[in-house]
Amino acid sequence: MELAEAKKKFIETWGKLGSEWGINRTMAQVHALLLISPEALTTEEIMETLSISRGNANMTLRDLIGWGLIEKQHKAGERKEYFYADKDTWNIARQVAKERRKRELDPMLKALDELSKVEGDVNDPDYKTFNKSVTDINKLAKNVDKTLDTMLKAEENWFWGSLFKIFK
Amino acid sequence: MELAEAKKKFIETWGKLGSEWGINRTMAQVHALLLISPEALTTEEIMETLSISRGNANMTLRDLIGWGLIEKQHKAGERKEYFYADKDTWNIARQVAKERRKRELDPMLKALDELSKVEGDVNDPDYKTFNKSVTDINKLAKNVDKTLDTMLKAEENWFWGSLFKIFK
DNA sequence: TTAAACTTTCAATATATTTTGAAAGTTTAA
DNA sequence: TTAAACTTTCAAAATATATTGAAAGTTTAA
Repeated sequence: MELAEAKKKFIETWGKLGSEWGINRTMAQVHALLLISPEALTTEEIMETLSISRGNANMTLRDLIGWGLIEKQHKAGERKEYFYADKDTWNIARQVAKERRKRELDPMLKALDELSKVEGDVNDPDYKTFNKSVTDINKLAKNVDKTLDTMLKAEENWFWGSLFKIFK
Repeated sequence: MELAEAKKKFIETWGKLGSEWGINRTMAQVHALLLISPEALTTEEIMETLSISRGNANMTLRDLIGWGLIEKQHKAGERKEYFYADKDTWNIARQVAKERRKRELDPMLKALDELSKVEGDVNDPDYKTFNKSVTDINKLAKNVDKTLDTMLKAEENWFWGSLFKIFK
């Protein structure tokens, strides 16, 4: 496979993965493009390479900055803004986990906590089933939250090292 | 909060979570409804409770069966099909992880393996950056795959016990 | 100042996904 | 058989999400 072809395929693959995980395709593709670019790119270059509009490029770049996945770079004597991606996969994974926790897990934990407080007749099968499911899911969600918390604070080697020890 | 209100809220919350994770809202809501139902329900009851059409209910139920999250039940002397959900959160988590691995991670690993084989000039910064990113992501994906594999084979207590030991 | 270079906004448009519902298909009891 | 009870299908409609592009906004150098 040619490098040019491989690049296209990578951008496409990363885009598909993103859309399967709730990150929009274009956002994932811009991220992929920056991941394989040795140099920071301008909005213009990104628009051109991916055939997307200026508005789309601008919004997507802002989103990616919001996710902590890319950063702006200013070149001396230039007006234009350049963008580059953090290339460290561990950081990428952490950043994504961190954002999704904040955006999704936290609100869910809040809702579940409230729902597990609902009182009812312990002889009512409806109530019993409701309560058990909510409580169990709440426990699971809390475990996930705790694990993520520790993971986010951890160093890469320490994390993977420990993980391999258990999952040998 | 009233039980009836709490049930509604739970179905809504689970639905929202699902849609954030690439599972469609209705599918997550039907799953939620069955999770809090002590008895298996008919298509009719599900349609009514969630105000969805027959076609939608039928397709969603088939999808949920495909994901291994619910099962059909036949009651003696009845023509109708009843549906019930596995209530064990550990099984649910495992089932979802298993399906997503099969549907998403496996194809991605295949694509990444191919892309990491692409050869090029080691003095070309383009090639070097491409190669490093692809290789790194491939490693990460393989680690995730390995971890999931072990997790899927593991027993609940063993898994959470070990996880807590590291992430104390 | 001002005007060129650049960035941001957002209503309109396009695309993708989900849902409907009526018709077709299947199963079963009599 | 047959007809009632039930399930499945799928084209059309509705809804949700993403994208465009031109206009408005901002910054900077002269």
